[in-house]
Amino acid sequence: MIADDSNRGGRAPRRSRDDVVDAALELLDRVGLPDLSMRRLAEHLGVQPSALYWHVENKQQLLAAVSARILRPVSAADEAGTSLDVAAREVAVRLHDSLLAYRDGAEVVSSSLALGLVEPPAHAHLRAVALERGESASLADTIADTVTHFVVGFTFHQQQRRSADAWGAASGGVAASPERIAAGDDDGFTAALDLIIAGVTTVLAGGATQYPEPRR
Amino acid sequence: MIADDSNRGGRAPRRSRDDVVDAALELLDRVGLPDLSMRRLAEHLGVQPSALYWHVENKQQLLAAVSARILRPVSAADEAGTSLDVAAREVAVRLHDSLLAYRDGAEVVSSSLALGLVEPPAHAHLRAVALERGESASLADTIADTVTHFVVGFTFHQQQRRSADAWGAASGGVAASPERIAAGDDDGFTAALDLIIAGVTTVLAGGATQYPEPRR
DNA sequence: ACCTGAACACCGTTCAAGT
DNA sequence: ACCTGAACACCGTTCAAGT
Repeated sequence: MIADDSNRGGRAPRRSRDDVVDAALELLDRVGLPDLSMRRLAEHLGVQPSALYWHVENKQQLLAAVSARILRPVSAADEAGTSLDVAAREVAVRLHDSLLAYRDGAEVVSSSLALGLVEPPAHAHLRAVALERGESASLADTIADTVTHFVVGFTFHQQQRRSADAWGAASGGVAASPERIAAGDDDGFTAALDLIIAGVTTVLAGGATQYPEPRR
Repeated sequence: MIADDSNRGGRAPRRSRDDVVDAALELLDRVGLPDLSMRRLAEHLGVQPSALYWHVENKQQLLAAVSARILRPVSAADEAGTSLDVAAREVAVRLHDSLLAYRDGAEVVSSSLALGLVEPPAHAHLRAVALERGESASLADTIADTVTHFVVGFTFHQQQRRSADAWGAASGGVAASPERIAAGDDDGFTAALDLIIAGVTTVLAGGATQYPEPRR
């Protein structure tokens, strides 16, 4: 039974789970996380709110799926053959770019990550590089966690400040420091990242407090 | 709830803004952020929801005040006379402890920070140490930002995983990695922090990407 | 100065019932 | 298999009015 018949005779189009996630990502980028409600999403899809719950368990799982979409480019490329510190920097930069690619991307990913509903990006990738290089997997995990938390936290802050600036510097805030706000718009991200990568390099060279194995 | 006796003649007790923030912090610790609503808080205070808006501009500002309370111990102690890297580690540890001291503390602080409604802790402190040591203020800022974002991000994740574990490992999650979950319960925090501090130390020694200056 | 009462414009989610 | 309709149990916030 169920012989194909996707939309015979011009009936209302049926949606897949993927369509719902696509629509959610698009709506997120347009209206921002605070205004991304299940009801608005339903309206956007031309459907009753309750219909969404056929495709998706609940809002958090939907946001997790959206997060996975946002993070897709991070786990993509890897040439292998690089050292762990170089790989870590590349992952960090890709993660940063991916989070910035959608409105409130960092916040969405941050909470899915915290809830354990998406795999930390880079984790598997860096582990592979570590193996190749004869470094321990737990060192790779430490590096991956450090980079992930730093980048997500930093980008979250960055993104929020941008939308605050866009909306106009309004009531009661501590006031976004009036240095440059639209120059290269890096906000010190690369400086901070350099710091972390310097740590990775140092540790890899055997200069840390507690990583006894210099090489093997 | 509120002990104080400014209540002569048995009239209904009046609340100050501080009372409201106190109650919010207490309720946060008891029920968690998702269940901390203005209506529940009002009930907790024996007051109509609308009454809260006399004391507080809105929910976000209330949470900012709660965040400032949580962060108070971080900016407290400073002995001076330490190097920047040692100071950075101490700040990181105090921040970590303070965030863990209240349920969902990291999440609350994270969003207040991102919205620019609280000053980043440590910022001023580390700047002072930098001046004392003849380091640049912008280096101190970079260090402060790096440490802050890392610690807040990491602790957020840590705290969320704890309450997930407490509630029982339920439906659909990626599954909290089944290593140890109740050992020292450090989750790699100190290992990651070591990495960052190694970066700070390296940069202070002039050993960043360019290696010209061995010391100063 | 501090609070009530009532309302406005929303939420996420469930569930029987339809096709 | 996919969706509607209606309901449940909530939200944050505003504002006139009371004391």
